[in-house]
Order: sequence, then structure tokens, then C-alpha cells
Amino acid sequence: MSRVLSGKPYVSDALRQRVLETIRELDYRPSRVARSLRVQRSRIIGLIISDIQNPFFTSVVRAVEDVAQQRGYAVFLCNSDEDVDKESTYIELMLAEQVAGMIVSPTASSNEVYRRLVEQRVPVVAIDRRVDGVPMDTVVSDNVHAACAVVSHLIENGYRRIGAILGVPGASTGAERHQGYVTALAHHGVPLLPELVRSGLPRSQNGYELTLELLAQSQPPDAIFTGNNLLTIGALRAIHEAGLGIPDDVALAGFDEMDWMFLVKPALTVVMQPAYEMGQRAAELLLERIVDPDRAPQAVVLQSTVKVRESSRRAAMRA
Amino acid sequence: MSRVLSGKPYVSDALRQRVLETIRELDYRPSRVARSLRVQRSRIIGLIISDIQNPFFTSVVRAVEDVAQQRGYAVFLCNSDEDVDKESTYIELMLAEQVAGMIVSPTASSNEVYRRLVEQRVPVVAIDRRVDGVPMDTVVSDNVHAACAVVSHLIENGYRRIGAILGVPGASTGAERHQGYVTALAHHGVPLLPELVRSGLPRSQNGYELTLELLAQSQPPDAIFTGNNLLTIGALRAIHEAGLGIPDDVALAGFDEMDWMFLVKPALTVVMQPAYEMGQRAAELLLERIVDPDRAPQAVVLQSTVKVRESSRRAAMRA
DNA sequence: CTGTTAGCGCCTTCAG
DNA sequence: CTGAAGGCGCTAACAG
Repeated sequence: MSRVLSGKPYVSDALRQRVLETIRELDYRPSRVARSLRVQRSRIIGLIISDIQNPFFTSVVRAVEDVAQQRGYAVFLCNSDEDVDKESTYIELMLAEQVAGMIVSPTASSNEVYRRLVEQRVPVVAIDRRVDGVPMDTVVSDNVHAACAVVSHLIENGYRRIGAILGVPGASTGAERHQGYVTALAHHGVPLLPELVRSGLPRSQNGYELTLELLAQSQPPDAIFTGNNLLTIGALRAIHEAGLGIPDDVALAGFDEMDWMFLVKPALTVVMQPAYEMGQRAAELLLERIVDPDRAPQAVVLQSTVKVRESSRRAAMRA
Repeated sequence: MSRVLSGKPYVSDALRQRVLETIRELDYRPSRVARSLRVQRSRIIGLIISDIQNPFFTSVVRAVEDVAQQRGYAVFLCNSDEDVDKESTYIELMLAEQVAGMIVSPTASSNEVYRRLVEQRVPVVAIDRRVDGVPMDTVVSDNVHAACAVVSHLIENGYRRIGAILGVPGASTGAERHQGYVTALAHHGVPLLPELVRSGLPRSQNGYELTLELLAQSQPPDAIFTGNNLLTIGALRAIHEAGLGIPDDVALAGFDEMDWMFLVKPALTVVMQPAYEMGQRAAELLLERIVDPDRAPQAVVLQSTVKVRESSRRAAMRA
């Protein structure tokens, strides 16, 4: 019976038929649980993302699912909600469920859990964010470069008081995008104004509040760079509510997965991360590592797309 | 040992301490797989949604996760991608994984799989969409009424050629929202123009294409009702790209989970479903049914929020 | 209170 | 090629 199901050879056709028929009659379905217990490994990939409401991650999910399904794996998805404790709890849970491996977008760039996973040869891939000091498979995008390109474009269009709203620097994405911003300013000889830089957890509500803070200053910025999808949508809302026009009163440029900014046409420049490709690459890396747990760790850096809109009237005037 | 872990009584404190210490020393972690095999049931809730990229469902996911976590359950999420076969496959998978129960947003309103689940006493709750002819727990929103309210508001603001872009009628949401649209027209004595009604899978690309179709007609609509989040965003994009103003060239009203329409201020009216509450209720119903598999099925209908913006100049003129 | 044991359903191995 | 048996890690039941 077992041999028939697992497609093993050495079974006569007659017996095979008989077994197949009985299976149908009894509406028998194999227990994956028992199988997992026996082989000490399931056909499940764990995917732990830090915010299921962020379209970047939903694209990642779709990609991982597509690759996994194609290779006969199911995906077990958890949402750590930018909470390190939840993240660790879910990792434990995945372990207890005997997942074949996991893909995680780490909430913080240092977390001892990952060292243990790697040492215990648990297949694991970090996506979107790096983990410091642990040699593991990683898929990220070119954050420094993309942020630098966007901010440079603002500068080249005549903006000088450029505010920044970034994710918390605990995650590598926040730190790297901040670095890109600083680099762009330095490169063009534009002074860095610390009072125009804010950071918070990457949620649209924070983007909204931090933008209002910037706009309320006695000398508000003439442009704002947003270092994350959700911060962007929050900033957009704040600027609209403040009754300001984009880009004439204040320009806006930054990360945008859903093309929100181009939809409402206020942005000079947006960055789109290759979310789907990142998810695919992560899933592929994971499957490779499941096959060969001792392969050397790989770090994949994918390129973001920087979309530039023709400059606005005001931008043209300034230039 | 087992008794200590499961918090059973009848264990001396001395022994309990000794066991606890040994557990720590060995870094022992119980296998949920073995446990599931033994008790023939896991502490996992299966959640099968039809589109992970739809913000409505991501809210549902968050809600289900929150309730589940609070009650000691983990959530196993799958994305059926509006594909009946994927949906059935995932249901089988959940069964094979011995989930404690599942919450599903059914892709089609008739699917024999659900009858079997209910007959076999598998705890299952339908969310967002109804399944015909199977007595099961269901959580939906007041689609007919909400759609009717939105369309009525358009009519009361002077619009007469009101187009509609709806999800496929196979899902109960599409059918019910269509009915709300028809009811509103009839109630106000406005003729139903079949050439202004379109439907497709609820994806933004479809909203985009169907809107362009409506706008390309020799007598285009003066307002469009969109029966789904993603269709709304697609319609918004199409209207923008066509260079038309909202609501002066064409008004837009419909379902919108993310407040996109109010963000860009073109909408007269939007409907927001109580996504989070729906998820909560579904999770609660499921947990109740897990406890008592023989309880009578409940159908919960939650109320949507209809947000009305002050009418635009043109709307005021018309009225 | 504590120690032992059977068996959940599967896969692998070994014997026929 | 086919049948039988052991054991994955756990819990429930039973015996001390």
C-alpha cells in the first residue's frame, strides 16, 4: 500500500490497481502529520513576514507561494507585526511543526535566534532585511543606491530643504535608506538638517504623524523623502489634509509599491522594490538549502526600479 | 514529565522542579507534530482567503491571527487566488494537516466540498461570501444594503447614467452588490442600462480595463459604481489616465477598504466593510464550533460603513 | 502521586 | 515482488 502511494517500483500492476481502488472506496487520505513524524520533516515552508498589510510583503507571499506550490510544498504564513517577540515565538512554532525550512523578514538586525538556527542546520533565508553577524542566505534590494537616486533627483530639481521619514534604524532597510539619503545630500553639497529627519515603525499612521511634525516646523521642508511604502501613503494623506499641493508646496518622493504616488500624480520619483522577484529568489534559495544544508550562504541583492516623472512646472522653474 | 508539561495536577513540587530543569538543560522542545498525531487534532486554525493582495483580506488575517493567538492557536494561511481548484486543494491539505478548524472565503457560492466538511463535523466558517445550500457558520456584510445606499446617493446627486463594475456573480458578494445596484435604480425610477454593467474577477487590472470599456462607449456613463476594493483602485487609475476629472467628468463611488478614494478626494461615497470585525467574529464562531461541533450553524451579517463626502460643485448644481 | 505502556499513521527495513 | 514489524514523540490509561 505504502509503496503504491509513494510511487515506488516493485509492485505488480494487479496489486497496484487493487490498492488504488480500495483507496478510492474508503475515501482514504494520507495523514501528513504522521508522515512528518516519521520522516522528521514536513513539506511545509514557513514564511514569517513583518507586516501583512504592507503590499511589499503580500507580493512576497504570492511569489513564495507560487514557487512552493510548483515544487510540492505548502506555505505556512505568520505575521510578526514588527514585534521581535512574536517573531521568535513563531520561529519556535515553525520548528515544532517540523517545517522543511523558513523564510523570515527579520524585525531587528540582531537576533540570536538566527545564529542558533544556522548552527542547527535549519534551512532559513532572510528576506528584505539583513541579520548582522550570522552567515545565512539573504535576499535584499539595493536600498542605499535607490534611496540615493531618489533624493538626488529631488536635489537636481532644485529642492534643498529635504525632509526624510524613515523606518526605524533597527531594521537594516531603515538604516540603509537613511544612508542613501545622507550620501545624496553630501554628494551634492546640500547640508544635512537633523531637524528634518524622523523615523518610526513603518506604518501609514506613523508616516502621517511624522509628516505633520515636519510640516509644522517654523521652516518646513520643501520636499520629503519617504523610506517605506506605508510611510509614503501616510505622508500623502498628511500633505493632502494640510491642504498643500504636491509638488508645488512640498514635493514628495520615496518608496511606493502600489504606484499610489503616480496614481495621484504628485510624485517626482518613486522607488519600487522587486518584491515578487525577491520572494522567488528567497524561495529558490531555501529549496536549494533544504537539498544541501551545507552549501555556502549566499547574499542576493536585487535592483529596485526608480521611476521618474517629467518634472513639474515649479521644478522646471527652479532648475 | 508529560504531566509537568501539560500542567496536570498530581505531581510533587520536587519532581516538577527536577523535570523543568532537565528540560532547560536539554533545550527540549515538544514536537507538535507528534502531539497532533496522538490527539488527532492540532492547535492550528486554517485560513484560506481568496486574494492576499486585497486589503480587505489582510485585515481579516490580522483579526483572525489576533483572536487565535490569544486563545493559543496558530494560523496556517493559504491564498486560493480566486481559483476553485486551489481552494479545494488547500482544504484537503488543511484536513491532512489535522487543523482544528478552518475559515474560508469561498471562491464560488456552490462547492460540494463544504457539504462534506460539514457532514464530517469538520469545524468550518465561511467569511465574506456565502455558500449556497450548506448549513454552516457564515460571516458576511450587508452587501445589498450598502451597494444600494451608495448608488442611491449617486442618484440623489443627480447622476442618471450610472455604470457598474462588479466582481463575478459566482461569488455571493458580486451577486449581492449587483442586486443592491439594481434595487437602487428601480427604487428611484432610473432605467437600468445593461450596456453600462460589467463584471470580472476582482483585481485592479480588471477594474482598469472594464472602466476603459465603459468610458469608450458612445454614450459613456456620468458615474461609476465599483463593487469591490480592487476594482475601485483600477477604475480610479483608468479615469485618471483618461484625463477625466472626478466627479465633474465622471463620478465614482463604491467599495474601498483603504480610503484611497477619500485620499485623492474624488469620491462622493465609499463603502468600507468591517473587515477586522468580520475576521474576529469568524474566529470566535470557529472556536465555539471546535468546542461544540453540534451547535446550530449561525449566520452573522455585519454592517458596512457608508462614508459620504460633501457633494461637489457639479453635484450641487445638478441637485 | 509516579512509572510504564499502548498506539496515533506512516515509512523503512528486513524477511519471505 | 509482497507481508510484517519497528519506531518517530507524544498522551492517555493503567498499574503500582
